[in-house]
Amino acid sequence: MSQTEMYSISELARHFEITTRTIRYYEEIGLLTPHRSEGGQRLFSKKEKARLQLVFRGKKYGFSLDEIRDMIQLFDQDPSGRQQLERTIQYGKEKIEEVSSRIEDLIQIRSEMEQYIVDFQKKLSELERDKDEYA
Amino acid sequence: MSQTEMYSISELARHFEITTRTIRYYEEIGLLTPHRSEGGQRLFSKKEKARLQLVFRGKKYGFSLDEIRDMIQLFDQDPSGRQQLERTIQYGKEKIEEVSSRIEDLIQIRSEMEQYIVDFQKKLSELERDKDEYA
DNA sequence: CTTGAACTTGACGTTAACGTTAATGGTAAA
DNA sequence: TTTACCATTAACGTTAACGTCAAGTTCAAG
Repeated sequence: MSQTEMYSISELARHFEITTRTIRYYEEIGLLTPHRSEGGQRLFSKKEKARLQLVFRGKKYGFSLDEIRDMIQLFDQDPSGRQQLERTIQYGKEKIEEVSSRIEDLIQIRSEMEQYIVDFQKKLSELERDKDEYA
Repeated sequence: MSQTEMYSISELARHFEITTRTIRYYEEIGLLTPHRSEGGQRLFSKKEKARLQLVFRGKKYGFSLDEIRDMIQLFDQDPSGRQQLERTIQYGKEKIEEVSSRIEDLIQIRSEMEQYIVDFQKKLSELERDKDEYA
């Protein structure tokens, strides 16, 4: 039991719809640390798969791979010392603040875009009204 | 009156804490279209300044300069024809959906991070408790 | 045991988003 | 008008995040 199923590099690539090159690159810069088979081929555990998932989410929302690595190391190393725990909590709270700030900005952007749409729709309905008056 | 105050390239750069190179680059790729002085030097109006602001907000949240240019052109050209208005509204709604989706994802990320923090804090307080038991 | 697909490590290529430098021209103050 | 600074274009340099290719290795199927 608990044979912790492993994925090959191409299985993982197919699953996330990326190339194997990307995965190797992520290993190069320290985002992943897969195990190896006897022959030296990469074997990815579920944990590595989850990491990769994290990377993609981070990427999609403006974080650089460097920042992502920091955050992954933060939440991945399972700190046990008291000092380490406190530092992690502190750093984590800061990161949460960053994310919150991004959320607020995006909400701001959205509401501005919505205002544009409202204005355009008003213009459009005025056009329709004018057309009717000629009829 | 209404002397529509103008900014030089370095004034603008200082204001946004970027280099003049960046501003010239943004003009190169069509994000800005400043006026020129007699001698050929760039003069930026308030409108251009506002555009730049938009660019930075877009950048900060994962949009490429290409996407940003599309969005700026969209909301900047003040469409007047009925067809054009309808297209703009349609495209705008799509963009709003994209932004909304990003917001939701970020909220998801945040709540996961918060969960980590909660767990770490629990661990920390257990450590404190154990320490007390020894006292 | 062979074959072919999948894998490995280099190493060089590419694109976006600027940085940097050079050679030159414009401008405001003394 | 000269000084000092700010501006211009053109061109080459840089970094992140991969793409692509070559030359060889491992693995699973028959």
